[in-house]
Amino acid sequence: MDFVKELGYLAIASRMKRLTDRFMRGGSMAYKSLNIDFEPRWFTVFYLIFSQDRPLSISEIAGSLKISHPAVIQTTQMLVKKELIRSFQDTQDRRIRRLAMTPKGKELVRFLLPIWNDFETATSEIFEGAGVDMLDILQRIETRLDEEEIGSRIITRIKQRMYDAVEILDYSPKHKEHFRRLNYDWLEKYFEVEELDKKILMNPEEEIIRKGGDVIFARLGKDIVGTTAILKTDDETFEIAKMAVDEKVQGRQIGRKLSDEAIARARQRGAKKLILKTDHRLRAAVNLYRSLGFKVSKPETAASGKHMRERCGIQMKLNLC
Amino acid sequence: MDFVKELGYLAIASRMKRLTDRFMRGGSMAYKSLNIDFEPRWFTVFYLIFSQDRPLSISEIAGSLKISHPAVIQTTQMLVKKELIRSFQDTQDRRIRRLAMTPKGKELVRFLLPIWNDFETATSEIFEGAGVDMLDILQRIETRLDEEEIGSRIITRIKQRMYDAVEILDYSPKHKEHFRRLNYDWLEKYFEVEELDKKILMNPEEEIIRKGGDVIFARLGKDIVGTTAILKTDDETFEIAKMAVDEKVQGRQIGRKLSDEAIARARQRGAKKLILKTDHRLRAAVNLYRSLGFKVSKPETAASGKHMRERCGIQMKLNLC
DNA sequence: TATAATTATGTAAGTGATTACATAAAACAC
DNA sequence: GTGTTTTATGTAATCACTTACATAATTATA
Repeated sequence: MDFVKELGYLAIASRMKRLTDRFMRGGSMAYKSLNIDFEPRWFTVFYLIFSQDRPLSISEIAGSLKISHPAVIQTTQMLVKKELIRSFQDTQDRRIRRLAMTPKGKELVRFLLPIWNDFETATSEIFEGAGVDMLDILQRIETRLDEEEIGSRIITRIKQRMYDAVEILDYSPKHKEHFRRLNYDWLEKYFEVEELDKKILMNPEEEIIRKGGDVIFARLGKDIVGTTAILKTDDETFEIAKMAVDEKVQGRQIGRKLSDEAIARARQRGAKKLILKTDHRLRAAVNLYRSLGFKVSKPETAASGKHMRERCGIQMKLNLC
Repeated sequence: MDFVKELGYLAIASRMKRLTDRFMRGGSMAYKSLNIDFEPRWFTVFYLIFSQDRPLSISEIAGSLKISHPAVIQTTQMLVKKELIRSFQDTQDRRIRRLAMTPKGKELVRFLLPIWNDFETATSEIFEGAGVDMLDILQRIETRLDEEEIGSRIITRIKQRMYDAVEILDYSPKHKEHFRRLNYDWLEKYFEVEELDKKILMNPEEEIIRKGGDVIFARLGKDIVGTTAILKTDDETFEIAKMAVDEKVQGRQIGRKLSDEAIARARQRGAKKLILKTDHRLRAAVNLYRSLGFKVSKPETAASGKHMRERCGIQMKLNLC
């Protein structure tokens, strides 16, 4: 029974690791059984130093092999101890330590070259025997990963699934209390609930909807977990405000879905531009708005000055044309 | 510049390792950015425990995942600390510690299942996008390696190359001294040179060749590095004797090539069986002869008794019919 | 039914990498 | 030319394994 195999693509990294270890172990075994004092993991560093005409620095090696510089230091220390390479300070730049072959190292390379050739033949024989052009395959996979890293691909998928799970509800009087509750929760936590807030949050129908705005809710499963409003400023301008998401489910794309819906509804109502007020301390919110295309704009001193409070450090704007 | 890529199949293990690390890191990043307290390396153990109905033991897990049992112990200790699994002693066999999910663990699985599904989809998408059926490829490579491990394949090749590099020379008076020198070297080191040895080693022409035997040499590059003789015992029986290889080049398939040639020449001379005398302390020699088909036989007390000395603890025999 | 062999687990030490931080030298900016 | 930034290397701590060995419980065997 091989559970890792059964898991298929879910455990493909574990399986690839196992295979890689098998190759490394094979190389190590071959050196050992021929009584050669050499390890497969030294190969890339040693061969790189051998194959260049000029002495290389630590960071040149790390860069060429795409490994960390401490890894290079550890390997080269080993090779110096074995007297296969030697190190000396660069004459121009005294930070740099250069690494070059010793006669003993060159001697060993002469002996190992045909053996490395056998390594290569044996390896390519395995892949060719399996009907696999492994070099081409690795290249293609690496190219795909260069386009987008695996972590980012996964996160994209997870976020999409979370986004799809959020359901948008139209305003209805029976949800009115959630509008107040969700906004009170975060206002009380970060700032304070002011008179103007109270007036709007208690009477969304008169204060928002009758004035040409709208209020929407987000539902996750059975629970109302988020809300926002669009306020009509003038015929061409709407403001996104009173956005609130239940703290317990933050990060689940609820704010994004509410924002997308708010923008769509403002557009339907003929908005040419959208504004919103937030605070630079609310990093997640600012990043969300930025990712939707909002740009930070200077607050219009006359028109909105009277509304500016401590929590509205930033005003942002999105042109809808 | 990517030196590892340039090296092709020579550094394919390094390249595969780099790719594997990239996948692992991607998984880790995804968990982290979603603020989930879980590591990719726990996955196989955790999922195995989850997916079986009954509590598993350490060694069952190690066996299913083909990893060492200390690795399982370390991972499960971590999972126990996170309260995702719990462990208890088996009632039947008090050596066994069984591992089962906790409610918290089950809760986490419920949350992670769709995320793992995203992992799987994102991963398979990478391979499918690259036009690669990676599961099939890994299976094929693993099957090839099960037939013969990579280390063994490499060693086979190296030995064949070394074997081919050895050149067999017919006896000639100008090489006579090498026959003496090479045999004296090892006799003096391990045992002592006796009168009978001296007589034969000084006069191979009279003592061996005129009696229907033969002496051959092995040349590596410019140097004579090995020798052996076949002695005619009777019309049907020959003996391989005075085999010697320069200590500096032992392990380079010189003994094997000399033996192969000696067997061929005995066969040419009408031999039906071949015998040889060696010592069980000479492990490498005994293994070589055994691999050529020689079997240990009791020394014939009457015929060869007088030649038996301390260094001839084993007599071996090969039927040529 | 002692005794030996096997099995299950645990522990210690080693390996080969990493990240994070420290230090020194050089390059750059004003 | 003086202060800041960048670059090159070194060191420490950590991590995820491994191998080698130790111990305890069970099973097999004479």
